[in-house]
Amino acid sequence: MADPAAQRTAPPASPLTTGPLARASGVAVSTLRFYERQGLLEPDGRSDGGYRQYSPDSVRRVRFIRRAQELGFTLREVREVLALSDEPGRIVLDDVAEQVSDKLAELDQRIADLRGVRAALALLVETGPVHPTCPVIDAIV
Amino acid sequence: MADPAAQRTAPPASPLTTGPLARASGVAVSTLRFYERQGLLEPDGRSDGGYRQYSPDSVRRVRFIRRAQELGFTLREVREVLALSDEPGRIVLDDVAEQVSDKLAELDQRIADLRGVRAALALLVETGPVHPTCPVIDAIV
DNA sequence: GTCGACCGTGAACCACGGTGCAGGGTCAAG
DNA sequence: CTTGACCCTGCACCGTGGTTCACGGTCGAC
Ligand SMILES: [Zn+2]
Ligand SMILES: [Zn+2]
Ligand SMILES: [Zn+2]
Ligand SMILES: [Zn+2]
Repeated sequence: MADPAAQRTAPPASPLTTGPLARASGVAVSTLRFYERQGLLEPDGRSDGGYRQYSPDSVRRVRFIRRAQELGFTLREVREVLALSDEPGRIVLDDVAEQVSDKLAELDQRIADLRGVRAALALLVETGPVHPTCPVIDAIV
Repeated sequence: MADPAAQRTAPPASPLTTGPLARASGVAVSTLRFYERQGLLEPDGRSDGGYRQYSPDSVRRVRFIRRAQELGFTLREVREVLALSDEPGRIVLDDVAEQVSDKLAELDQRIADLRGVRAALALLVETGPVHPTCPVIDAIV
């Protein structure tokens, strides 16, 4: 508004280079390049000098990758899901839904297992030294 | 009872060699030797020819290792827990209890996270093609 | 005693998820 | 124009959890 000539178009939301993206998303620069090699993250472009340029959205994308990993997805799975969600126009949401349904069943199983162990271990801690033969194995197997 | 001279002592419950143990516990022979290198599983002895001899209990032990792995424990953790449960006499059950308590907190966190994702993904599947920008990322991040 | 199935060793190799490094170019402030 | 921070590439390396291989010894049945 003060200088119409200076800022004609909307601010391009300054593209990030590797360092800033790494700091903003909490991973190492080497990890960003690794993710790129793995087909998980592609820069929007390159500067004249060859510097990678990422959109601010990439921060979300990287955080998504990390979060999904924490939750037990492999990078291969993350890549597949991201590839689907990257599809332009004709969204293969049925595919996503199917994948997601599969994952739901897995998650249910995993949660049930963990709850079982949790219960067994909690009981072990409560009741104290019950050790006829092998307390831990009995609790988990 | 038919021939008291032939079977004097109680049947020694035939020690297993690698092949039978592997088949009984559902892992590869190479995995058994790998577990031995990692200090998770030691044969009770060796035959004159150098064959490993395992007690039938080893089947339980190997299955325990696999189960614990499935549940997200690393082999290092499994080794520590097994080492504690292997302690003869003076059982350091306090240590076990402490380890187990730590693991309980982790499990709770993990279960909560997974339940969160489960809920988000289930909603996504129910409501169908809601794709303003990126359905999957929103569901998980 | 000979045969095939089984077992031993050490060492190399694999996938996964990264990290580190050398050697060199880029960019912005001064 | 120089300086220093930053970035590029390729390649080697790491820990974890195993698998595969070459070469050789053992075991039980015949
Ligand atoms: Zn690329
Ligand atoms: Zn027991
Ligand atoms: Zn050993
Ligand atoms: Zn979105």
